[in-house]
Amino acid sequence: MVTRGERGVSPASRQAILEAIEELGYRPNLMARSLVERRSRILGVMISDLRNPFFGAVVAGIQDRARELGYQVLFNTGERDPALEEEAIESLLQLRVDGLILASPRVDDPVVARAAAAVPVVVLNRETSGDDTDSVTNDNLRGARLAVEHLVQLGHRAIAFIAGGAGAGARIRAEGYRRAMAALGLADQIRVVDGAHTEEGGERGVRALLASPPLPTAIFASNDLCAIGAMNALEEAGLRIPQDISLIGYDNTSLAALRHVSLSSIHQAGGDMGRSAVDRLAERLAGERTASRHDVVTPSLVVRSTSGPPRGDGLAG
Amino acid sequence: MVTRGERGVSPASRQAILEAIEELGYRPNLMARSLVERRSRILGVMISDLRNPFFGAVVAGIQDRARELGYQVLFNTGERDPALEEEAIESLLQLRVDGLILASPRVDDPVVARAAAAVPVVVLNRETSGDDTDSVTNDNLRGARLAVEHLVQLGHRAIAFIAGGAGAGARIRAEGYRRAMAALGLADQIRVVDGAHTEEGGERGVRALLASPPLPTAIFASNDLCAIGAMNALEEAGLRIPQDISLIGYDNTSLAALRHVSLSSIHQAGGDMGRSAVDRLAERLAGERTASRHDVVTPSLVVRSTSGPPRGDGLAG
DNA sequence: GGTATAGTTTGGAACGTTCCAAGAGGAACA
DNA sequence: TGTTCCTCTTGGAACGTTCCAAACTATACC
Repeated sequence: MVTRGERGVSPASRQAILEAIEELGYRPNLMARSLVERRSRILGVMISDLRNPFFGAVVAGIQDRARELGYQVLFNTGERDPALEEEAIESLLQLRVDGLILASPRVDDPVVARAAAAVPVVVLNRETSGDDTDSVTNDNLRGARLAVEHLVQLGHRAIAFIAGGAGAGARIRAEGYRRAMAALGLADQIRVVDGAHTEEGGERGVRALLASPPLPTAIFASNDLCAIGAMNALEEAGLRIPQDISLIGYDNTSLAALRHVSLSSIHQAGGDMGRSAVDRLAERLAGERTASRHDVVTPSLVVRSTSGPPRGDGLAG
Repeated sequence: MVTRGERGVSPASRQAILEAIEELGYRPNLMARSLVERRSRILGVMISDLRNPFFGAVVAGIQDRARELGYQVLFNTGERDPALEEEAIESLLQLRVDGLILASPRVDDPVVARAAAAVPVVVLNRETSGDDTDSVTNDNLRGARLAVEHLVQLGHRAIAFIAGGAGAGARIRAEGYRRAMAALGLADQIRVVDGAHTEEGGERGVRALLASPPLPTAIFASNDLCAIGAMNALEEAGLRIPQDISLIGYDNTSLAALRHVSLSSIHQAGGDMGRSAVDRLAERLAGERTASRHDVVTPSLVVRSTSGPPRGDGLAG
């Protein structure tokens, strides 16, 4: 009625109502409205890890685009725990969000499928098997190849990879690393150590590398946070970057761009991915599309100060 | 009824209902429930700036505590624009959140008061004039004094301050800087330049300092982001930190802790502040308290690598 | 003045819950 | 067998909206 600026109300009563609204401090109840309209204009977002600045960019993109389209955004986090993630998704669904964005979810496929049965779902940064959901991912294979090729061009051959555990895209990045190494004739140099998409994971990875020489001349870490952890551990061990060892991350977060970190990294546009996810949801909500769509954004290489030519090799032993 | 595990239902029909729920994929509608219960169990959070990692910690604390207490959290951001912030707050209110947390809001006091008329409001990181809201702040005066005292103890006298503009606590930090300088007999050394709580703001501040010599021997930046911007600009100008100039920030964000940034900073516990804010809201929602409460957390000094003794002074000119 | 016609107002029903009162069964007891 | 008491089930009202149909009120035209 009046609050929505509709026609079919006389100017006089519109005026009267507006005054009453003002006087009584009336505020429309969106829950009641959603109940009868059977849509909430709320988009739910489940973020697996809020501490990773990559998701900061994603969230900003989502917010931004959602605002433009007139949607509210409801965030929930899973703190990298599948059980909590599932809970978070269920809460969002019970709140009757119109659509769901899952940013790097770690829940099992059936959980995603169950959510998708209720509302449109866009999965960010994870390959999805089912075709009932849309996805926006980064070409992790290609990104990993870019990283390896960059290091090889600098002259490296002994390039190790610190894996990202259950992190988003981690498995594929590892696969990309392996393939790129093999394609460049370095299959015998492949070396993958355990890590995680956290600083701690990077530190752990480097400790593993230091524990069993020879030390590689370059390290490719599964994401920036992990790379920064690796940086810490390398420096602690008295190694200079990039003189003694080169390092490259993935995500090109704001962290990597800090002048004092200046980490070479693979750029993936988190903000754009967030915006795209909202667009995919909006299309489905408008009924413009029913077939699933899988967007793949192309990563690019950003060279900064942590990658350089390999050392002469006094350290190899 | 059954979904809430209540008594007063026979085991047989409970079983039958449970089966039907499973079969039909029934999911309770929280909007309908909220409508009749006249409470949503949702806490609204308005974050002024998502890009500042300090708020990452705050949000994590809020989420964490809210989950423990059985609340959902609905986030919205204002992107540091008062008009957008007001809009974000209004949306949250229309959604009938049970309580509202405003993290470093930039809206005018009347806007806060109007929100507080509808639901309990906790303001984070900003001094509030009205006594209809609770607040959780950091003792910015004391924090600023800690920073200044630390630099003075190192031997500095020419200590400049890069202001935080309209940022949270910025005005008070500037005041704290002034008072501490005066108290230490350095009133004639007080020097405040314009900046902002962003990297760009820090760069701007340093450019202003470089433009009108003599260069101070130390800089206190209004927050970490600002300090990092200052770091970038100083290094660009060929100055070494801390040999040529010392630098200290505020917030002790995860950024400052990065080994490669290693910024001395004033610690304020964002996570704890977030948790406290949720507790204040919960108290009011439980009707345990009606008088307003203003918590002040005590900041502490964290010394890292960006602060050291002043240069001999070949640069003073 | 009557009648069509548009514009406006009014009154339900519906959305999916919760909560309460009233009704329906049984078991225990005299 | 009837009474009482208890447990469980059933039925409605309410929450604050939207949407639709029906009733009302001017206005214009013949």
